[in-house]
Amino acid sequence: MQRISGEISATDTFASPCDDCNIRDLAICGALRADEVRRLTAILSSVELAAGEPIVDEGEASDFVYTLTTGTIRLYKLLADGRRSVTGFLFPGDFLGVSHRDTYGFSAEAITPATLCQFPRTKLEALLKEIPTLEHRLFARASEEMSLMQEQIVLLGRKTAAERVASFFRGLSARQVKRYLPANPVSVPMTRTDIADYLGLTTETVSRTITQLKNKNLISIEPGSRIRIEDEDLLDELAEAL
Amino acid sequence: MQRISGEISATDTFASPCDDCNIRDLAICGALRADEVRRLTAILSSVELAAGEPIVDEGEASDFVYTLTTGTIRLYKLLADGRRSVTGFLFPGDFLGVSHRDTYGFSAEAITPATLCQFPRTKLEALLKEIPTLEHRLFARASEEMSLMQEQIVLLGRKTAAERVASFFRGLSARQVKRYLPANPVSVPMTRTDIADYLGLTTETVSRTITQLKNKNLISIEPGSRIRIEDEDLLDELAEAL
DNA sequence: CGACTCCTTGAACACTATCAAGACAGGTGG
DNA sequence: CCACCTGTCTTGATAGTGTTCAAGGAGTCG
Repeated sequence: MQRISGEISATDTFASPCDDCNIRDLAICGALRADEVRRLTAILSSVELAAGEPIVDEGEASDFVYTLTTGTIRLYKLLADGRRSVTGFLFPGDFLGVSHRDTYGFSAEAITPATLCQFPRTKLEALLKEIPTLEHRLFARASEEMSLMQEQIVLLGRKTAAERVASFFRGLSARQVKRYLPANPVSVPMTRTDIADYLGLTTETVSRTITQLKNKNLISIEPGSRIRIEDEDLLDELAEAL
Repeated sequence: MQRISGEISATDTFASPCDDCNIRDLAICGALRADEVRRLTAILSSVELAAGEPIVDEGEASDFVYTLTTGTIRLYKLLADGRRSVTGFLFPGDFLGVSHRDTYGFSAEAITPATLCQFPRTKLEALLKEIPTLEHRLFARASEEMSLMQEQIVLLGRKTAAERVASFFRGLSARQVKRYLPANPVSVPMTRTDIADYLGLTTETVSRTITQLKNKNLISIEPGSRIRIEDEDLLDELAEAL
């Protein structure tokens, strides 16, 4: 089911790079020269996934780096007895597998149908050496991600169930804003179980907590897996415990 | 009490850089040319801290990047009501404040007396632009750190108290090995409260759990804040749940 | 419309937190 | 050198938040 198109040939014009991947929209390309963008375009191919399909497996050789174009992806790690920890969700524009390790440190699956750009690691790394700006930008992205991971560590280590769920919706909303989408009807494509494994809770507790937030009129449920933040201030207060 | 020596002048010989910071030992310097090491040395100064002293505060302008030379440091974030989450511990060779954000995302305090190398961020960033190898190495370090953070997320999200404590000691031991120290008598300079805030538990639970591990003869306590791993296999099994 | 998965709700339980107090250092000063 | 003092650590009893087990309801897709 995983459809990989042939490598997209570098186009002659700066104006029309990879259609599927829309590489010029990627934040990393901001300050690149036309020929640099062309070289980046030359090494990528496009991958399409159905909902639920795996992309990478923990421990597998990290031969590719990806950027997500459309859809949502979950990253997770498993314990031996099957306990799952969702370490993050990816949205369009996010990177997957950028690391200096030779195996992936987590597994990734598509939550919704998804489209990705695939870069062979060796070729990308060769390019990084020639275009330091590119590595600088990837590093900047990694720094942001590390900030988010630290927030998540605080959430998992010290927040209550209600605070976790509130933080979660607040975070989803903030990420929509970063993608120039409206802050408020928050799209929640992942299941309660995904959310639970992300927040260190059980499905039941997530469900109960959402009900509570609903009853307090902090949020409301809208059709199409969306939730609306009804009282942003109160939700923020609950999320941050500030 | 924070003693900052004047900037160490670049030495003429490759053989004698900053005495306090021993910069050539830093992993980042591995593939640098002599003149590059000299330029790095030229911008650093040395900082000494007493036990308990703060180094950086969350939210503060991130004007400096540090590397730890001697001692142990705790990184933490606070919630509004005082709940604390220790996001990590630093040991000699580790970096502090490497990020592309303009404020620190966490606070840092010395656990033991400590010595650090201080790099002014602006100067370091200028140097990074000129020496891409350096940025590459910092990025590689950041990647390792991200792996550790993901492990910590699994720990906080899905492991039991016993598994957390076992993982903690296992981790401390592994970090000693990375620093070319013996794996086994594990030095534990941090308090039970530090450990608790790091593992998402309370002091009491950490204490009780350590007692249990001791009673099961998985570990034993040695004088001088050291613990000895008596049964590495069983401890690993418990830690990883593998 | 039926089968599936996902979600919600209920009741009992368990793990860890909380509250409380005593034990054990480690450092200081007499 | 010893007694004291303070902070840290350990241990006990109780309570609470979230889990577990169980079942019914809602939404979705053939």
